[in-house]
Amino acid sequence: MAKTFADQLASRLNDALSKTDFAGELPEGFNAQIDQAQNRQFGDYQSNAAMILAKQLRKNPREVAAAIIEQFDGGTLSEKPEIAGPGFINFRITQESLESVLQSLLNDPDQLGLEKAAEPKTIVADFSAPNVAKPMHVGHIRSTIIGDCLTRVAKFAGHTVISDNHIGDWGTQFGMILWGWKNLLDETALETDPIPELLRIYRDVNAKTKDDEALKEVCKAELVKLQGGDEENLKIWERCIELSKIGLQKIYDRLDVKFDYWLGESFYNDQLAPIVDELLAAGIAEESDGAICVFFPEVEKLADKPTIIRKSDGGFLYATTDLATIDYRINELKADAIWYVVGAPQQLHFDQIFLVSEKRGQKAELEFIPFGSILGKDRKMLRTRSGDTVQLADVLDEAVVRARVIIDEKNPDLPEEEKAEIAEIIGIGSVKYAELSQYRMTDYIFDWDTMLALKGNTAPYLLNAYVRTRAIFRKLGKDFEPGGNLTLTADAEKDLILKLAQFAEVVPSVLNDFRPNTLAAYLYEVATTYHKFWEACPVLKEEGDIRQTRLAICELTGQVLRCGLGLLGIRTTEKM
RNA sequence: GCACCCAUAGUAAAACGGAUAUUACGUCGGUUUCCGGAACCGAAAGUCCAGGUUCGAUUCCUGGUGGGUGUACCA
Repeated sequence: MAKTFADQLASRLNDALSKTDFAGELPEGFNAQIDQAQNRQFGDYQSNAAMILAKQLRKNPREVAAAIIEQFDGGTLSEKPEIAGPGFINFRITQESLESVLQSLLNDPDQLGLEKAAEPKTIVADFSAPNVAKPMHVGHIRSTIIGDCLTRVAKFAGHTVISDNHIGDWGTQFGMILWGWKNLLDETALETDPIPELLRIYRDVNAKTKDDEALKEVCKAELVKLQGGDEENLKIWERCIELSKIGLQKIYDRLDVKFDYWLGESFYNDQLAPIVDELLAAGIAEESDGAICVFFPEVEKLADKPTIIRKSDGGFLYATTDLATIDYRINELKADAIWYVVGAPQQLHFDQIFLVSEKRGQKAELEFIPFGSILGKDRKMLRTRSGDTVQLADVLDEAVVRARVIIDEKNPDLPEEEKAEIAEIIGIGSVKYAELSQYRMTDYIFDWDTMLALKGNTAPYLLNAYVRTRAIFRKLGKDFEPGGNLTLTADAEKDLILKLAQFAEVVPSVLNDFRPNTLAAYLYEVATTYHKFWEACPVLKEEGDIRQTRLAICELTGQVLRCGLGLLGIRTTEKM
């Protein structure tokens, strides 16, 4: 598959630069960049190289641009570039190139022009990571959906990605749950629906301990017994994990999220003491006030922010577990990179953990991929403990119900089974799209109508564009068949093909800064451009090459939308 | 106290130094002899404040203001 338009233009632009009079005066390693034009009136692509160079060369930027253009050989790729404004160089892709890219993308249905990574990495993606014995609430949606999307994109780009659900199965909450299980458990409730019952226990005990110091101690003792290997407590614990996993799996199935591993905190229990010993022996950790800490005197901001890896009572903390987890991922899973899709409040913790890893000489690329908080109406973070949060399962149910209402209205004659399936796709897709289409650091206040919107820049808009591509072929009575002489006759066709060709430019950029919203925005533009094409260019009414060309465009649009939505984790439907 | 994140039309968001700041919801007004109108076309409305760097700043830097979060034995 050929390079993208941007790559080809950049290479030709740099060739041109090397032929100019001032080629010898360019800064060391200067590489001119090509960007997609922000405003189509200026062309398809643009470069600001002339303006950047003008200063160093002490020349007028427009003169620099003119000198570059003088040497620029667009070949069959682009028209003669134009100078505009303060010194932008604007490029327009030729019709010939657009026709040929349409053909070559149709010949490449698996990758749609995207080249696999030259140096594939093994990446462990750590996301979702709910605590067991509690249902997932809306707050878990961001990690789960963003992590899943990044996993899909990285795989598509050719990397090996191992998804690992690092569940919280060994926290202090088990002290309360154990006591609650023994004293407050309603067996029948547990039989019918275990997770809510476990949550009820947890909340009840949590409330009781608020003003009962003695009970707090009793719970602590239960936890110590568990950690000491007490048989009865271990049994209860195992049962809790088992029940919780079943409940969690239901949600993941609906979300179409898959994990290669579920290596929770408890998996690393045996590794904690050895790590502390190792760090002490290496002089990385030291004792302070009875606790074992790692200090970071070399980092000014962390001068008074040590991380504690063993408490003065001998217990370990989540920092210890995270260090053991890094070991396992590097040594056993052979990770070149580890991605943590975790809430922004944990920034400091991961800064510290990563520094410790560095001190230990570990080389893996550790990426903290934070996201903003979902807030309650009071503008404070949602907390499970307080008990007033919205459960994720309820959000998904409501999303599907709302989608169903519209399907009944728009398409009442579909069979019941199909309606249910489509409602699921649209409902879940809408929730995912709402999350992925905004910048991950943005905090937002949870709101049913925003999260479950079905109008505007939402999943149904994109799905409808896909459905339209399929409707054409349904009407035609057969699938797309290659052939004919592809010729473009309308601007709407050219706009759309350019957009489709940019799929291979956009997808890799998602991983530059871990921003699924760039892909979501791109797909929205594809859908908009297709809807405009639809208005301007009848397909089945035409004949010969024009009809064949437009069928090809519909086919390719469908493929890009299906593939792109797939990367977001959103399934497509033929009818809606 | 210190640190991190955020601040964009009435509302919710986008723009990882570029041209006239881009969308959606809502408001107002149009489009259907035509392949799915869950569509298309049009209008009004905006970058927290004060400096700085730059040919060019929503974007980078400094200082404010406002909100969120974290900060030695929870995860």
